[in-house]
Amino acid sequence: MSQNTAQYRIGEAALQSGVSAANIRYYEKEGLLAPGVRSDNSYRMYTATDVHRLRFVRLCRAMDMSLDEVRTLLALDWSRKEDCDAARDTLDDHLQHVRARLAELQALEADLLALRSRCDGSDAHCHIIEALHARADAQPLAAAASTGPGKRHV
Amino acid sequence: MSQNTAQYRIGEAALQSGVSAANIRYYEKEGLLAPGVRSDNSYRMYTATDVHRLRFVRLCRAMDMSLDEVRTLLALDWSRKEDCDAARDTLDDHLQHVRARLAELQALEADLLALRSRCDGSDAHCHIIEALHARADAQPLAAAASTGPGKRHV
DNA sequence: TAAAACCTTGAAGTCACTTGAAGGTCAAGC
DNA sequence: GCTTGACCTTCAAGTGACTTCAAGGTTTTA
Repeated sequence: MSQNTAQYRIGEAALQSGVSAANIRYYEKEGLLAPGVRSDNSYRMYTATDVHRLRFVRLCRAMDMSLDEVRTLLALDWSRKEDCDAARDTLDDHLQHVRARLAELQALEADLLALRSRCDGSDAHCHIIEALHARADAQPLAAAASTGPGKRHV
Repeated sequence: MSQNTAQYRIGEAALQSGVSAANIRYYEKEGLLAPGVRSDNSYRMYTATDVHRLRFVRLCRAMDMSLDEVRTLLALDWSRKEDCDAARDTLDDHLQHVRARLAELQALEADLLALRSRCDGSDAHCHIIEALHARADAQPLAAAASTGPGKRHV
């Protein structure tokens, strides 16, 4: 940041940060970005620091953190010991989360492959739908209920 | 299915299928399940076939298919060649989808691990937040914009 | 007989956005 | 000077796949 005057209009800030203009307004509404200064014509104006903050949010979102997690991270002061601990905890939680999802998707890929291999064209009649229906019946409910569809954020 | 009389109330169908009662009503509204018969007291009554259909939907959802994909699959007749082809295409699409997401999450896990390793307690002052901010600046925009957060269904 | 456990409906809430409508502002070209 | 088009503004509503709530009716159980 060579200077910290508000120099970008929202479109430019969007380009610089990779966050769409509408999304920037949304983040402002959600309190992830301070309302900030306006020019005479009431256009939002952004500093390099604002753009950095947007990039930070974008990075966290690319890591599939919720806006709440990002809010937590943004509120931290990295020179304070407690805040470092909090950051570490947030990251650990999130890593746990990503790994669980990774395991699910790996199992899923294997399932899809197995299903797909039943239709390699060697047979005149493929059995994918049949297999899918058979599997629906074979599906264990207790285990499935815990890992099944629901409020899953990743 | 020993008999096909509507014998389950919604709560029992929920237990048998692993789909919550509210969610069953939602699927009915969305046309994934026919409105079906009602008992005298206007309770919804379900057959074993209905429960099977619910389990099928649940399986597909556990595989992260959209309700639209599930609708497509449900409409297929697995004795018809064209429908088998359609099922195969749907599965292929979906596999592609899952693999892309898997690659993203693997990269993400590595990122998080690298970040996390900067705070193993050996240092009095951890650098996680610092590193996160540095990364926000280093982040390439062009590539990131395509894989970044957005309407992503898996 | 009364409480608890089920069922009904419709509407609203969730998350992280995106899209749309209706309009204000500004630089370039004719 | 006037129009065109690219920006910007606001507020509202739409998205997907649900969940939760409110306000009731029914059925089972103690």
